[in-house]
Amino acid sequence: MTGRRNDPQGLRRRILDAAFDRFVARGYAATPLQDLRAESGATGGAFAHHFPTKKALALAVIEDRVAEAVARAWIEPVERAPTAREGVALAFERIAAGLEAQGEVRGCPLNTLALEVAGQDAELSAAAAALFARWRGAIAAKLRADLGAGRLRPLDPEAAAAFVVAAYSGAMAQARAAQDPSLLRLCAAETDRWLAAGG
Amino acid sequence: MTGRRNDPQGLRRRILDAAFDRFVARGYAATPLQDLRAESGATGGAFAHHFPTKKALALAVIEDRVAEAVARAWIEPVERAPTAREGVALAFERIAAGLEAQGEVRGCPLNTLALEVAGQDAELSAAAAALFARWRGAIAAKLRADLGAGRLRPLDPEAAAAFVVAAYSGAMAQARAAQDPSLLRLCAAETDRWLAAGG
DNA sequence: CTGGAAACAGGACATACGTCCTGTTTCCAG
DNA sequence: CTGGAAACAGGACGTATGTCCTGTTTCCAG
Repeated sequence: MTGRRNDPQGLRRRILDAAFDRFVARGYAATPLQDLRAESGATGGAFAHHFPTKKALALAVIEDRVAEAVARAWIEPVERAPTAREGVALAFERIAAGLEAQGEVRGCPLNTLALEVAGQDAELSAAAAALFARWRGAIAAKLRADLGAGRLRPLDPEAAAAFVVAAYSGAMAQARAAQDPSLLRLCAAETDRWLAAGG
Repeated sequence: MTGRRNDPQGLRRRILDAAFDRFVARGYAATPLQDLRAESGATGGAFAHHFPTKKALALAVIEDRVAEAVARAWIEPVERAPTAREGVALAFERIAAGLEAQGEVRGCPLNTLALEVAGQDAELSAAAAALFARWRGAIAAKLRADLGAGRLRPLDPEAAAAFVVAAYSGAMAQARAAQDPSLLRLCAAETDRWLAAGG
């Protein structure tokens, strides 16, 4: 007797949006599904239909939303930039500007979720590890291209890519704890200096 | 009618040991107090007497155990080393060797707890931020001493200290997600190369 | 010796949480 | 038109969890 409309894709999207937001902001274990139901407007039955368990939801959040966040913030800028150094600098710059624009410092979604999930579930941990690897892979590929074109001092692309990801993730962790975006700026500058050295 | 002995310090220590272990391994929110009671041998009454709330326990874990872990693993090696570069290399080396000795890769306790707690409670987050600051401060002080003695290329000690902490924290996050200690080795080598550059 | 505070025992209690179940509505293939 | 699967509604159910409460024991100051 009502004008209900089935919108499975839309509801799934709203649930994932709410879950991504809360999981990153408050944590996976600390977020009750009830909050996500309220925020996404999903009833218990609809929620369970799309995500039978909380773990299934977390997996979808990692593989859909977190993967997309890493791609937009890091992989695309790096791949489109003329050099790895410029791509890394651009990614840092955009994120730092975003932090300064809004009041609070949210952490790197992947780092935040990966660390919490690592000790709880092997499958979720593997999904996070795969995203880290893809992230490193994009940077390493760009570094290899720079090396081949003679635009870069000799270095191990894999190690350097891991180092860039580490510097960023660790800088965001400190910036979030202190709620101070300037720590990200400092580490961005040092990363650039390190990439430029001897080049 | 029993040989019970009051041992407040000992019981407190056992509770903190168990809490530190579980909080770092499985997370703060995901660890039920019942597990800690069982592991420490504390009854409900004794547990509540020492730590009225879970948050009070977390605060004590951060300020007692996590602070001590950071001091032993990083602050002491850096302060005692002849130069900051050697201190940083020693800290990396010891931790990497420890990871390779045992099968599993546990994350950096401070980084793990700080990221989870950041979105849940301001007081806990501030305690974690204070530890990060103390950690950076020790490295920055050593770098300043090196600069004063002309043993180091010109750099900003605060920025460089934040960069070292970031590189380590981020490397451990990746190593934990992938359960692969080699990522820590790679980042340790790059950190050393960066510190040595131009020196 | 003794009183009182600290330390500990053991469990109750309310609630919050994830999951599941039954029934209803929407939607599209045939 | 229609049957059936998918999508959704609404809530029950069992359990896990943090906190609190009452009573008992230990320990030391006075």
